Amino acid sequence: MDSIDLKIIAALKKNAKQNTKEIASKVGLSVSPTFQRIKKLENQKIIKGYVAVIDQKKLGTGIIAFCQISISKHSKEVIDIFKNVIQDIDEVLECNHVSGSFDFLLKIAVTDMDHYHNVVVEKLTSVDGVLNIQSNFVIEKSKDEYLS
Amino acid sequence: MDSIDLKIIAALKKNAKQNTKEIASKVGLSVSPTFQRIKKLENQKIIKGYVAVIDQKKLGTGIIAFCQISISKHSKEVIDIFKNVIQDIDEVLECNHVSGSFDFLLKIAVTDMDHYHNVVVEKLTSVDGVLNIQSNFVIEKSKDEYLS
DNA sequence: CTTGAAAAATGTCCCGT
DNA sequence: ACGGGACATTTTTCAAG
Repeated sequence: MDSIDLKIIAALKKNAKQNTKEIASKVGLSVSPTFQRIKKLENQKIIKGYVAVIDQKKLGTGIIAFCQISISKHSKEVIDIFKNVIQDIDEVLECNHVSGSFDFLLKIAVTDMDHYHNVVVEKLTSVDGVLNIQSNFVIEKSKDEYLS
Repeated sequence: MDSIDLKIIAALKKNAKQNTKEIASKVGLSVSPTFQRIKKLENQKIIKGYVAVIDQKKLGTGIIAFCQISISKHSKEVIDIFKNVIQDIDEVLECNHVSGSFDFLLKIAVTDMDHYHNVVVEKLTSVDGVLNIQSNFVIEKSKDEYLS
């Protein structure tokens, strides 16, 4: 792992559909070693995979909300139940267990406020142990990078 | 845009390195129409691009924090200055202007607490108009999908 | 690491239905 | 729109300097 690997990662983080030749010229190597480095990064799972970036506004799910959720007990059971339920809620894009004044920070994509209401009231508040939900809606996203 | 397109999108959202044949079999079409649909989704910018997913823990930046930031004035100038400064802070992965009890929700990746302290104190609190920063650190991420 | 070659796999496009 | 098939490009492997 050196600066060339970091350049390869930076390039693929922006656009994964570049061919090896393009990446090679960006990092100042020829195709062969570039190819080998990419494969190595993939095998080491430093590059975990490749995904398509979807414009959810064009799919009608343009409203993004962050939900701060507090749970009643910090037992493994309550936490595991919550995490399991979350997996099957399509509207939840991201679920982070966090430290601080609340327990989970969720990122949710919905089409409109009825949809949002449905997700929060029907799907989230009904989960065992969920005490409190506080939401913030995204007005504008001004930076976005994907790391996982 | 029909249910087949949605299936294609779902497949590519999980793994963009599948070849057209694999996607075709998943959606129940042959290669040609599948290929044409993918190209159409790309041209319509419903698929905005393809990116590599990087395991930041293996790069040493394993600590993720969400920062709630309040600013002093909701004028266009203050907001624009803040957004501009953010673009050049590598540690900031995401910047959302949100409604609610604070103004911006940032997602930040750092290597350790010194690094975090440096980003918050040196880079964020010094920005004009920044009043208050409250942070929550991610203990565990249990779901993660990428939409933009 | 570089260059270059070659095979296999895939992407891409045209045409018939 | 779909499907088949031909052709172009890339990926992947490999050898020699």
